[in-house]
Amino acid sequence: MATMQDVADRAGVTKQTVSNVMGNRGRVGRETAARVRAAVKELGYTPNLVARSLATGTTKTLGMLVPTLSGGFYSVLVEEVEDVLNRHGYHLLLCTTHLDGERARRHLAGLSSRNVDALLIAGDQDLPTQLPVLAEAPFPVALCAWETEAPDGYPVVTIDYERAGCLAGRHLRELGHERVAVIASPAHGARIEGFRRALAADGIVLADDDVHFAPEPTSTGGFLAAQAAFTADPEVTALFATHDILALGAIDAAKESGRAIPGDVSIVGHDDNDEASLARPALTTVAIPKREMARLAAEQLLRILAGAEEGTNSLHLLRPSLTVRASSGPVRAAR
Amino acid sequence: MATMQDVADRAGVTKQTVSNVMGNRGRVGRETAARVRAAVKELGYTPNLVARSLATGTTKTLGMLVPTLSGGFYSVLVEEVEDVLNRHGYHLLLCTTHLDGERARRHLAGLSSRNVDALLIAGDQDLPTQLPVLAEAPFPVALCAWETEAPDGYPVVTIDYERAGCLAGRHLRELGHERVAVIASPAHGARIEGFRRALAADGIVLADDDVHFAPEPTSTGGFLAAQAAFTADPEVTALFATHDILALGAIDAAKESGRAIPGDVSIVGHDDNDEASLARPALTTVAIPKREMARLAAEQLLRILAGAEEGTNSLHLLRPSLTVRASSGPVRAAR
DNA sequence: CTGAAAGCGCTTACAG
DNA sequence: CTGAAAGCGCTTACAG
Repeated sequence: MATMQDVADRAGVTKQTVSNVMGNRGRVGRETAARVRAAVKELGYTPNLVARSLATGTTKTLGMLVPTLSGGFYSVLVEEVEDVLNRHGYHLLLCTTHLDGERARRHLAGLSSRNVDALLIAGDQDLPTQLPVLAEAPFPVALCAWETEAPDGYPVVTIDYERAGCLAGRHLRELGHERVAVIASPAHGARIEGFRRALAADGIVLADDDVHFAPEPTSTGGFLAAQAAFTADPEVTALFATHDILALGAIDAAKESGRAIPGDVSIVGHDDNDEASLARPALTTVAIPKREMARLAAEQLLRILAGAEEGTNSLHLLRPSLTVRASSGPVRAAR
Repeated sequence: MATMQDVADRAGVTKQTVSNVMGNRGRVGRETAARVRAAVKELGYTPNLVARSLATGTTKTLGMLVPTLSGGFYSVLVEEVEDVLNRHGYHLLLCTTHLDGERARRHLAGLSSRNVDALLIAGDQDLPTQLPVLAEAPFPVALCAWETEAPDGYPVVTIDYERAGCLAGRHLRELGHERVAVIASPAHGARIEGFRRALAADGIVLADDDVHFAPEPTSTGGFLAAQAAFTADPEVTALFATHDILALGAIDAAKESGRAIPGDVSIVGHDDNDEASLARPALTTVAIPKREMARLAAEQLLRILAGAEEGTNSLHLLRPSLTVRASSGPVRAAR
């Protein structure tokens, strides 16, 4: 590989001048610059970014930590972030944790040793115990898709999850549902709370017993939780699943128990991942602006790197919206 | 951040000795090593990998190029590769192309400037024109999920796609189907060819007109292509979709036209992505060992880097298998 | 406008 | 077993 010195030799200048030409920096004579550019082209010179990084302390690389790429949620966030970075000449160092705290810690150390310029963490399930470590990170860190209370000191771009739950609850109330239950993942406290609040506003009490946790975040998990819900209250007329994939399992459970959807039971999901529109009946779900969230978080980090923003400790809450499809409908007349 | 020199000063040795201790390299006295390790711990020293990279020419980073992360295919490959890398102390620089050749070219240049140790390219739809550029890459390159003829000079780990098509064809033949059609993406020539061959073995001719290309690789695309198939031959009893997501659209089209699945028409997909088992009826599909493919490709690259293997120009073909679910069944009696 | 020097933080022979 | 020197390929002040 040609080096900057090679280019300098060929152009009859010093490598410092080559550096200036490459960076459009320092004033370089037109004629000299042209000679340098010619040499660059002839030699097929391309700067060694590792060397530049060592000299500048900047790598034009952003790290991103996600729990997983399976399912239609985090993979979309990653895709969007990579798009933003690509537009700005940055690259993406992607790390998955599989909810393994030790693995997250290792990744943090690795990213730090590799001098990433910034880190974006998606999802709040990863770092229960890693926050202290994070605080010492020598680069800016932003958080997104954060449902629990956001820790202090970081820019956070996330969804108003409580409002999301609210939208689901309000929707079901407007359809006249009063016997409702929730199929949930444990981490989805805010959604559940919002849902509960929306019902409470109409005097409906969602008891703790009406929340059925799925044993795993899969359609099977949703299936089992829905069965539990049907057992607990055979007259239930609506189910809110805090996760689309759980809703898919709930649809199966409803069908298997002979319930028509939405005739006998309405089902509402959350996220509006691809699965939601592919379900049959197509799933009514709370849509959250995934891509926008990812984009905003990445752009904020980039602005901080550009020195255009301080950005510590901001909280940007994005609003969810309801996507009504075929799985929800008016409550059936009492039998 | 503490530097190696800081550690050396504190331990009363030279930084070269610290380097040796960190790398378990060179013979260092027990007592000296202990002092160094103590200093490392006290200072919270962590080596600067960028500096190390400049000195060694190795970055412990692997680049991966994929068309997209949407859908259940490439995201799984990426996840698996990251797992492998994580086990070996490597990191993943992830690039998506969105089938944009210019973007692929830029990424190639960026990865090369960043001195990734190796590159894994998934999918053959990206680099129609970039292969010459690739040939000059200063690092080993491996290919996976390659359906068209694999270019010479690279290790390739892929699926026997023709056999995959064969399995679908044979399955439908065994169920007695003779009027069949294909719903396809243009890039899936091998699958189609295999399917055709399997039918031909039983004397059934799949004409070019029996292959209906989807206008886009989505369930809507599959829906439209399936409609075209039903129009072209209302008596068709089986559909092979070269892509699960197309099959989902085909299921909708069948239902909408009043056809029962599999009573009136059987539908077989390809890939066995998550969507397949979530479909209703659950989709019979050709399962391909995605994770194994990704793992093998990544491991081969790692072996090449370790000098344990030459590895240029090998072709590793993985065998698909058929996953029978509810969307396929015996041909109905002729009306 | 251009060049000489020092430095980024490591590793790699090579002496002792 | 340990140290002094040179070098990886850039950039950053600083002179001229």
